[in-house]
Amino acid sequence: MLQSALAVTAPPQANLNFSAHDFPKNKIAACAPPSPFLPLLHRCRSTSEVYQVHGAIIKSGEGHDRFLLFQLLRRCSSLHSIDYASRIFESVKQPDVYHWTALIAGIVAGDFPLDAVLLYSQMMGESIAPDAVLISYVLKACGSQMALEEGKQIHGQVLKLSFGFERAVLMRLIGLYGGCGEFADAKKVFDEMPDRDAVAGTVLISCYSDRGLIDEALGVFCGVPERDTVCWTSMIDGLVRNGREMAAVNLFREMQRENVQPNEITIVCLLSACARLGALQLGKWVDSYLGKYGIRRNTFVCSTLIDMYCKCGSVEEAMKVFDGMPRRDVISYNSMIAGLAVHGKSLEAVQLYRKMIRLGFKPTHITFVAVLNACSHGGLVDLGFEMFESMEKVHGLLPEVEHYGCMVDLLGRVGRLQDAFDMIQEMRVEPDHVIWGALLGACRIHGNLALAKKIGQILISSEKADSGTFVLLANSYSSFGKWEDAARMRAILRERGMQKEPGCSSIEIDNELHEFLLGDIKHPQRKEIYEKLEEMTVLVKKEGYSPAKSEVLQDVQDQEKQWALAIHSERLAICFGLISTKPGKTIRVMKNLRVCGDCHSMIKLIAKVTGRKIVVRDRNRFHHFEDGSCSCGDYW
DNA sequence: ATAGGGTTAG
Repeated sequence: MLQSALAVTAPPQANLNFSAHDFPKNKIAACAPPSPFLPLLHRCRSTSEVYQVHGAIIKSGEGHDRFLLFQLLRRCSSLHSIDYASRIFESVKQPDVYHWTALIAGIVAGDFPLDAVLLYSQMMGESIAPDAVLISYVLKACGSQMALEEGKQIHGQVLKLSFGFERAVLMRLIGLYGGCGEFADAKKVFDEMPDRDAVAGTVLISCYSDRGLIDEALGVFCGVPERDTVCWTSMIDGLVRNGREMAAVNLFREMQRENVQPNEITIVCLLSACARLGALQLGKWVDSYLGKYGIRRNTFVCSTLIDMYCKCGSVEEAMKVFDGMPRRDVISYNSMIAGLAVHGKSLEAVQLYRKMIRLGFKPTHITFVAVLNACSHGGLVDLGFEMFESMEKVHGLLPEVEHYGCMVDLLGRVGRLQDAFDMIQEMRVEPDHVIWGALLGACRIHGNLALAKKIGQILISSEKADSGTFVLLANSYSSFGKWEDAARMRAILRERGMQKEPGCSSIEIDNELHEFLLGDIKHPQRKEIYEKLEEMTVLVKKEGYSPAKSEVLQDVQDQEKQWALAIHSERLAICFGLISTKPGKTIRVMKNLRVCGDCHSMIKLIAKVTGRKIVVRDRNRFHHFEDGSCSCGDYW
């Protein structure tokens, strides 16, 4: 029984001006002219149009023409109208392998791809020989559903039927094995192919990248002799998705040197690398490069540009791109709303959301993550609840853990800790580290150690306690000055061979990204950087800054190390920015963790005494420092 | 006679 077999319903009528009378019935026997229905069928853009052409075909008396039925099947399948395709298939007397293939192609692209395997064996049962094209479709279904066992069986038949040299089949086998993580088999198929095919290589590269095996992906990439745009793009994408953004940018430069034209997708991947790096200059260069290389500014590219500009700290540039778009989709709105939210422009984010709804766009889950995020950064509790409740009631979207997370964050920040705690207890999804982390952060802001400890107990006694749990608790305990508890958590982490992510900040100077670790002394200009830091420390102390040692010292023994560790990476990056750019120029720094309170108050004063704007992206949001204050209003 | 490849932002 096919899962997809549903009752066939008549499609809605479209107004197409033709009837059976428009087409001559009498054929010239000697050489049959091509059917006039073919171009019509080709032009069909919806099932209802196919339905009308089908009707016309029947009226013209050609309703049993096997070739026309095949073409009808193909059209239905490509329009994802599986029910209608099934019905046409039923009307074919003794369908041949082409009819089966056309039907199965539709099934593979539908909601229940593995039905293709059932149909395939049904066909075999009727003693119809499969060909390589059909088998490649069935293998595609197995690959997309990770149906390794079924795939292996079909692989066996491939060998028996001598299709082991068919390119389409081999391609699908690589996708199947690679997608299932069976890389020995995937590589074997790839290596046995007659040439080092760029497409097969691309399949394998993306399978390796999906599983974080980036070096293996690079190995395959290097072994492909004639790499096309897609192959380069998949490698660049793999690097970006595996945290190797700089390598991705360098690979793009190499691609240019080899004169391989990038396409829109290449650019999307490259912009995504810029966004993650926070490399604004690089991102601007990519933007300016588009027109010259014939890259169309489609909604995909523009949405990525918006995302890139927002994540690189320039919400103004993002807005320019957004305003300049001839057409927008929900994703363009999502990117822009999320960008406004993360820059603390809560009301603007909500206004844009309302505009989007007014214009008739259907919001997605991502839209609500962005909007609720805006509410929580802005402390807009009532509005947040209104939005949260409208998700399900008005838009039919069930809240997910991220949405509850935003609500917990919102409630926690304004001090409604018990309400936030109750929300976690009552929600219908499993709490994750992010959501407990949000509440622990709120406990710190509002000085509620008791609740923090209670959460710690819940987390440790839960079966899913992992490295993330202990990192979270270590941070939480140190924020309360509970050094012994924090040390205990870090000891557990060490025992298990896990480490906290080290703090790291970066700044882009003259198109080059400079990275600084906590207390870093590796930079060639370290002397000037530390002198600048010394100078700043003196200046900000005059403005009333006093270092809050408790945030940084912790349990480090060695005196010198203690001194080095006291210097958070963002301070080094900012000081490097101060000595490397002209006075008055905005300084933009990216940090992988959240900025601490001590650095936050120091940076406010650095902005004041130097007269600079300083933009810091931390793990959660942006801080725009200017003249002694921060856009977050010290609420983050 | 007939069909068939890979990569995509939040």
